[in-house]
Amino acid sequence: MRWGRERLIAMPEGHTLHRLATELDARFAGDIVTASSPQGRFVEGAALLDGTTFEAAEAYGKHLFGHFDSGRILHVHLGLYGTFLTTEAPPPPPRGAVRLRLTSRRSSADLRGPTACEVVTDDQRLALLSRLGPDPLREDADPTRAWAVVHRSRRSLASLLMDQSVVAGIGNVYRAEVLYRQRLDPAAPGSGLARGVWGDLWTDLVQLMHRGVQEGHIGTLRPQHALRAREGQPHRYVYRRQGEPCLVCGTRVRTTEVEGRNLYWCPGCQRRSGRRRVGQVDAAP
DNA sequence: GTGCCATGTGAAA
DNA sequence: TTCACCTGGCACC
Repeated sequence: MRWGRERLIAMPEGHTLHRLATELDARFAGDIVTASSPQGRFVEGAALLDGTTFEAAEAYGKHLFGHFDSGRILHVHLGLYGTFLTTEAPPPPPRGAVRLRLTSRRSSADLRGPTACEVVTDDQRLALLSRLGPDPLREDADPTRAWAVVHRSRRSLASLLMDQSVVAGIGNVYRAEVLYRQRLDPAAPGSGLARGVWGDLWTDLVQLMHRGVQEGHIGTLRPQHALRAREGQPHRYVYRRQGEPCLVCGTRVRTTEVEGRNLYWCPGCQRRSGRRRVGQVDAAP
């Protein structure tokens, strides 16, 4: 990946955080940084990091960790509004509510609007990670850990996929899009899912989210459908397309509120309960 | 220019 | 269950 001179990283689902970790590594790893909190809400934390060497960034789900040679760890969660704006050094005077500014001899990064920005110990980091399910973007992810929860649960697939303790890093966009791509009924219970269907869903998530990291945005259309997307529209099947015709079957895309969030789905295409794979024939009784 | 909605989470009530 | 976080994009005037 190549980084431009100035880069805004927002839209925080898991792919965003992994992309951010890669960029922070490229810009800061091995360098002494100055840390400050122009906004004033992270003055003490910034003082703990100031003047130490940034060793490596790590993403897990929607969480970002910055490891420093002092052993201190910066934990950031962007939440809904959080952004990182990175530039080459020296940075311009801070604009807006900059919670944290990191500057090295090469680069600078401004963090705004995060849900979490704190300095933690490794024990605290591990405690946090222990509450997360496997992250499809990590090599060490174990999808059977998620399956163990899903196949015993009566909760809907839509609800399970948004639960960070089941799968880490999925947000409302990936949830809607992967359920669509697998033609799964969002209301179907986890307990009805066949192991092979879960495997297919997981494989699709891994591929989609890697694509998101590479491209820097969430695009989910298969090549054969990409030409049907309206010009200038994001390349997605259902997310934020309510009322518009499905690109595949023409049925109007619907929204349903699930736990306070809008779920986007196509009633025409998404009819599978997931009891068996697409095309798989019922076994003889 | 104004106002609304949104990718998420956790604290307060 | 509701609100705070406090930003960016976009529709609308």
